[in-house]
Amino acid sequence: MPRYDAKRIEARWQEFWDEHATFKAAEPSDDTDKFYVLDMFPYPSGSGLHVGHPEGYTATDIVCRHARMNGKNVLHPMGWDSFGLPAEEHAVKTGTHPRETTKQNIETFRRQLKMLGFSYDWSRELATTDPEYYRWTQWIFLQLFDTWYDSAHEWTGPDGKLRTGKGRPVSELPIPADITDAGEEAVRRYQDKHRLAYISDAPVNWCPALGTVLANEEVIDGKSERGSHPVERVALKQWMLRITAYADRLAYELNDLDWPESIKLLQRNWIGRSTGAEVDFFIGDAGATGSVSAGVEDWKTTRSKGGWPAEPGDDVLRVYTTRPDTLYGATYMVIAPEHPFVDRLTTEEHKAQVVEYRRTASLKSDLDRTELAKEKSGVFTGSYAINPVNGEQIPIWVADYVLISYGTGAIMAVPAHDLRDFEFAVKFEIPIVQVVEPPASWEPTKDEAALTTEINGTKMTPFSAKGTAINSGEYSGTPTDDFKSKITDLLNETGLGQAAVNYKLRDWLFSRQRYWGEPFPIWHELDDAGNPTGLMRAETAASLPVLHPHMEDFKPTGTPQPMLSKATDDWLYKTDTDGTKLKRETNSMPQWAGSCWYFLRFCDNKNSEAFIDPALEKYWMPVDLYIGGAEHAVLHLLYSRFWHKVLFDRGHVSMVEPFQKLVNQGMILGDTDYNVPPEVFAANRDAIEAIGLEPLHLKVDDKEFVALRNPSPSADAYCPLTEDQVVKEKGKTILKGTTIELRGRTDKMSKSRRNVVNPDDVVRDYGADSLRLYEMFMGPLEQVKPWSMQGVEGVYRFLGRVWRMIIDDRAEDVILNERVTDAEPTDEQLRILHKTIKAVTADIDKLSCNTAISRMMEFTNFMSHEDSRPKSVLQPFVLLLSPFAPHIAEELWNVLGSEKSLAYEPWPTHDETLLVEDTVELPIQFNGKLKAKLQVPNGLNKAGMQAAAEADDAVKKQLAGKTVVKVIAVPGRMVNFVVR
RNA sequence: GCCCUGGUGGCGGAAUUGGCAGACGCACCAGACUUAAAAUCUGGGGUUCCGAUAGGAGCGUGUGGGUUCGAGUCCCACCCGGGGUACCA
Repeated sequence: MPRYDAKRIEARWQEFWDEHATFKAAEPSDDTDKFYVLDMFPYPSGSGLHVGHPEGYTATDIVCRHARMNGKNVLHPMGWDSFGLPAEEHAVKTGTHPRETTKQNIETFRRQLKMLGFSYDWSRELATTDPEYYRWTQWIFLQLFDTWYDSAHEWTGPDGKLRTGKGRPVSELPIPADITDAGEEAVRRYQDKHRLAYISDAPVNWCPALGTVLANEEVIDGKSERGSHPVERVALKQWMLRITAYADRLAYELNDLDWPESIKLLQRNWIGRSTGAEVDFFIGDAGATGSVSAGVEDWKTTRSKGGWPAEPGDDVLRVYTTRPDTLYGATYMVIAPEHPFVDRLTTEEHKAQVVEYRRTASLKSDLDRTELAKEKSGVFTGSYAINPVNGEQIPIWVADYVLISYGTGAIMAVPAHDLRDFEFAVKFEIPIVQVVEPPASWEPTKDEAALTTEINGTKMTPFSAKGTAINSGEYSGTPTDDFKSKITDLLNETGLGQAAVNYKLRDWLFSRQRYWGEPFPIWHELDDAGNPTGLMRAETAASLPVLHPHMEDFKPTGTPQPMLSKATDDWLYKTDTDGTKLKRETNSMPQWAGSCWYFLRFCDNKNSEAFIDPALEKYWMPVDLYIGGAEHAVLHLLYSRFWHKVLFDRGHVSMVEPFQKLVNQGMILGDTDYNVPPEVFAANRDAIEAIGLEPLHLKVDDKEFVALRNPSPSADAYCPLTEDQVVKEKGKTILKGTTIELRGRTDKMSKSRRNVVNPDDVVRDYGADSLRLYEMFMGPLEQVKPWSMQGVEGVYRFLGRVWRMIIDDRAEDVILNERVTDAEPTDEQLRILHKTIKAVTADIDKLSCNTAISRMMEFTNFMSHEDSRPKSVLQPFVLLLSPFAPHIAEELWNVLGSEKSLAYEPWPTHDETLLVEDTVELPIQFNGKLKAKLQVPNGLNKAGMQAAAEADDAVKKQLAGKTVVKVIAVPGRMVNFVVR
């Protein structure tokens, strides 16, 4: 019964590939080009793969299979990003160790991926939770711990251009003399302050529900990214990674990468570099006396001699501004509620108000702060500062629209030229002084216009763009850009300010309080009383990995106390060889850690001497093609680039950037066809139950609906309706017995929406080749697109046609169709074949798999009608098909007479001369409108085309009685008569 | 708000980058095979108007304008969907 039997064929070839290790990457050698193609490795969740995973995986697999046939030495690995919260949450519920859950989930994922026939080199499989893997994650952390950023260090980058700033060993950190004099302990503390991995007690995002602290990036609208739980800001000692030191290089080194411009832009915006100036405003002993003018002149004189100090000191308030040209318009200052100067600037009279304001501000979570953002709030401290350019006294306020975490946590406010300052000044009746004249053509933006206010009888509108200076003393009349550089120079000369750069990017909060993450390889020194001294010791490389302690219970502590602090004393404490008592660091690393370097380990996953062999690193890196979801466009890609640069600076890897080419696949949407509003459900309840659907009342994003599902073995999965559950009339699909029309409405696939499509179901019904083909045929890889079961049916039918084109499906055995011959191919057959080879090859290079598949459909539609189907035409076609649908292709290749797998057969090439047709259709336009088509010999020149057109009867008829003004003939395209 | 995307038949999408709009597939309709169904095969179709038919004329790529012999593609303005981000001085 040799109908196209996907199940049999796929089992056979998957076994064959396994047995022959067909896809094992070869050892490095000089005579093959390497090609490293990487998928973003998955988190092995409990619910298994969904159809979104194989989208990118199929695309990379096609590229890899194609590359092998072109003689490349391909590295195509797969692994597991297996640390993470769900396994630990499962442990809390069931008591099953996360290690067990993780192991089972990995097995499911591996089975599902193998079932899809991806050509991974499984001998390189890795899991971030494997001690032999996280041993090296801990080792890399120690490299970060042992590195400081020398921002003055100059070196030549791989592009031959001079770079400034490089990570260097802490042992090479210059120690100031007064520190050295203060003794060894002071030196160690000084070093600790400069490490790329350091401990800070800045406010952090503590999420009680998840029992952990989160990175800024994991908090969305004041709620946790995972599960949308509320997040509070609390001060805690946490590990931070100094990614901000690399901000400039992270932005600059994007330039030469073959990434989508939109992703580069996303990263650049995230880094958010801005240039401007820092300026010191004199405050003297304001707050204590309420007066500031005393001592300004002395201070200015001292400054002009001594220059700009790195630390601002107590007598000044330092601000950051991108518009130093508006200094003359600064009419007040604002410091953040958390600013260290709040207390000393607050006068007795204002104390109560300020204390109260600060208290409310600290209680506000990030969410409140965003929600209340519409209304400006703040209080006056009672103190004043001196504007350095005009000597005026301006009041200092406290307001939460200034953030402690950006710039210096203090601003000079220029209400006339900043929208936020304008709004604040209007509310608190602070003077507004215009210092920039807008260009004549200026029209207020929507935001500017919205703020327009009448003050003392004059309408005032803020203006925040560039213009010409006014009311700015001798600088009046200077254009903005010009003024900016002049005033920066002046500030620099007088020691009152300096050009400065700021980033939105913050240092990376790198510790979590969970059990199921990498333990830190760090010990804290204890004094005789058992209290931490604040000094640390790193674990030696030889003693890694630091394994997890055994734990009986995984219940969160309910406090910011880390889970690992519940470990037994023999894990927590030890006495070092010098007699110092030590306590282990009990935080663990975030899930990002393992994914920051996994692509390196794939090159050399069994090495127990080093995290990677330098020779292998040099051979395989960089990743030539990296495909994954756009949700990692910022975080994962920024973090791993950062780690890579540190490893580069420390001489452990040979390239500054790990991922040469990046492509983001678009999300696959699920059907929400069967989700109806509650009232619609109520009206049709009986009919819905009569056809056997199970109503599920759901709530997603605060919207209630009823999901109508067929009973399904897996609770999250989507089950298509059957023929007899729907009625089709006039192109509309209506649920039987109801008025519910099922239209093509789609939404993100999610557990909570119960519209997840499970690949197991698809493979069971249609086979892996059909799933792969449909994933690619749906549309462009990078685009968002909806899943359709009928679409799978379509490509399945295509494979059936391919099968019958070559195989006799009425015979008992799998034998060739009688029309498959050894005859010489006809010119037309050759032309179609070579056209297909050309198009499919070009499409794979462009990752345009959907069009490649339609080309092969066209070939099949043509060849199925040929009475004689020469093997010499079918064989190359099967090779073309093989990257897309490898199982059926191997089977057909085999039946067409080859013993070996086709995995390393040379990729077919096309012969341009065979593509030429004898006659072509020539479109004839009149004034650009198509009026006729005629058959003409191929290769006519302009004159020939015109002559052929003019000789045609239909054209003659059109031309009759008209004057030809001009004739445009484009060889191979068309002829256009411009007539009157 | 700002930034990034996208908008083409009933649906998913093609269109060599300024040159025949709708490839390929789905769904739909009709026919063949069949006792029948499934499967398979064959054919059909953007739309409006004229015509009995053959055929012909007009309009069509979110909207309005522009450039051009010629625009889905380029330019200007706007509308709508999706994603990201949000007091970053």
